[in-house]
Amino acid sequence: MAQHREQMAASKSSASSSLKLGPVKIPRAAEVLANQLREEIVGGRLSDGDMLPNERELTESSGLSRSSVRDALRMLELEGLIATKQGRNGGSRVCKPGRDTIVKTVSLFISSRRTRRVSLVEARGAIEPTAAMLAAKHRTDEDLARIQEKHSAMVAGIDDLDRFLRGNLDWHMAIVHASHNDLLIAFMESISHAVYDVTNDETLNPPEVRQQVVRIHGRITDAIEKQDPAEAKRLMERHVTAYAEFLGMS
Amino acid sequence: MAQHREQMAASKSSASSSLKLGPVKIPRAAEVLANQLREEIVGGRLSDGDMLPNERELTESSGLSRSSVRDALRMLELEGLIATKQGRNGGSRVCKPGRDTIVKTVSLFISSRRTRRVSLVEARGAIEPTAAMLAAKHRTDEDLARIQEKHSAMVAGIDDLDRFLRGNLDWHMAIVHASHNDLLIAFMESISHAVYDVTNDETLNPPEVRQQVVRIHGRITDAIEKQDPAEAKRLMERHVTAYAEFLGMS
DNA sequence: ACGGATTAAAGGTCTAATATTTAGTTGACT
DNA sequence: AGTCAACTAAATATTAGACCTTTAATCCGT
Repeated sequence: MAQHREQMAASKSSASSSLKLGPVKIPRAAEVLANQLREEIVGGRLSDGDMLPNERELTESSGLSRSSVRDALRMLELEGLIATKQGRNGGSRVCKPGRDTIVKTVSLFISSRRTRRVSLVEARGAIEPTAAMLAAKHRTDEDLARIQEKHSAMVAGIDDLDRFLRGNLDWHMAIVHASHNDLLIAFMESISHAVYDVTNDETLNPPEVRQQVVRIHGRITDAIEKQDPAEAKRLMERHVTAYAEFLGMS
Repeated sequence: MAQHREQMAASKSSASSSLKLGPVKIPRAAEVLANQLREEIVGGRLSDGDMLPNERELTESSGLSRSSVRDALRMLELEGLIATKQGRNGGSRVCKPGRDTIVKTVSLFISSRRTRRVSLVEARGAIEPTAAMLAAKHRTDEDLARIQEKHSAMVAGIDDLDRFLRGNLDWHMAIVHASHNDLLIAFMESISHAVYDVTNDETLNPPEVRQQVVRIHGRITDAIEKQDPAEAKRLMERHVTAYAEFLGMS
């Protein structure tokens, strides 16, 4: 049964007019099924929390083998669209993809392309000023508390490179989170680790630079506290470009 | 054979000190293999263009079944780390993940979370001014030609909403490409389609707005031609925030 | 030297059995 | 009645092996 994929050699009646057709993409069985299911999900006919039919049912209704059905489910799982649980009452439950899906993808992109330090810093320079502005606009009191807490931690750890850099990272991420923009958060989470790795070096963080960093962080924190978007943005912009230039020289 | 996953009930000698251990993640066979192979790839022991052993060989050397081996390969394929070809001399070839991998992931994220229009516009507002600045800094002559070409197309199509919006999209993407920053390009490609969809509406693009848009696009194009990064950035910033405010009112 | 048939090597698919995990159910012992 | 252990059932996870399809190389006749 199941002789799928009949490509059908399109009889010789070739009206040889200038039809140009690109390379024909031949989908695999599992892909076809995955596409259908994905369509159901993003199309809204299956919503967050709903259960998919179990594998045997899908096998029957699709006419494919269980392996192909499973392949399809694995694809959706890797895309973060379903979560599959083993055992009685297990199965595949629809869920919304989280930021971690993006983070994984972008991290792979960065590490396997050996993205240059300058590119990372440029990307950060794009995201952070806007994030700071939005944070000043939309922060809650908890957001502010978190930012201040991370700032204090960094000040306290100024003599310990590890603690300093960790605090630095946390402070920046706290601000981005306070922007309440999921896309910016996801993008920043994606690159922050790489930025951290790439600046994790004593020579890139001499004491006088750390002093400088702490001082401007303090001013940015204040701007966010006072809910002054323009000032937060301006300062953050200066901060990241200053550090970028410092890196550019070394 | 192969009785993996013995969790081993940790004898009763529970030193009940306050050790807290999170939920134990039990990996699947395919995941373990995928992790190993991924490590080989990003670790550099397998580089771009190399062939992986074929499925039967991997089955032997890993001690897993062919299905599990194939599952692992599928994961890597979905991550964009390998490309698999059928047929004699086929197999799995290592490749660097492209921007399309990021685009797919982020697009799913956006559409399945029904990301709000304002968030999209905010994210764009973060990326584009920096991209314009970098474009002014690093553009080649071909980059410039492309930007000008897209601008002309947009001017020519100003009375046709479809052509106008398409030209708009193309012009913006041309600039981002001219930044020569793969991360920014990937991020922008990821959201541009969604931004396009969300602004594809006659009422959001009345004639007087189009005129305004064309005029400022022209000035930005000129700034990039003259390689004036600060000006390009300033204008682009004004452009996107102006449009954001216009959207905010409607 | 060309072009069609053959063949070999790879991935793609199907089937069916077995293993493992998990949640509910039952039942004996408090 | 309550509780914990053993059992059972329902689902996914894994294995095994056969067969199908695609693709490139090779052979061979013209």
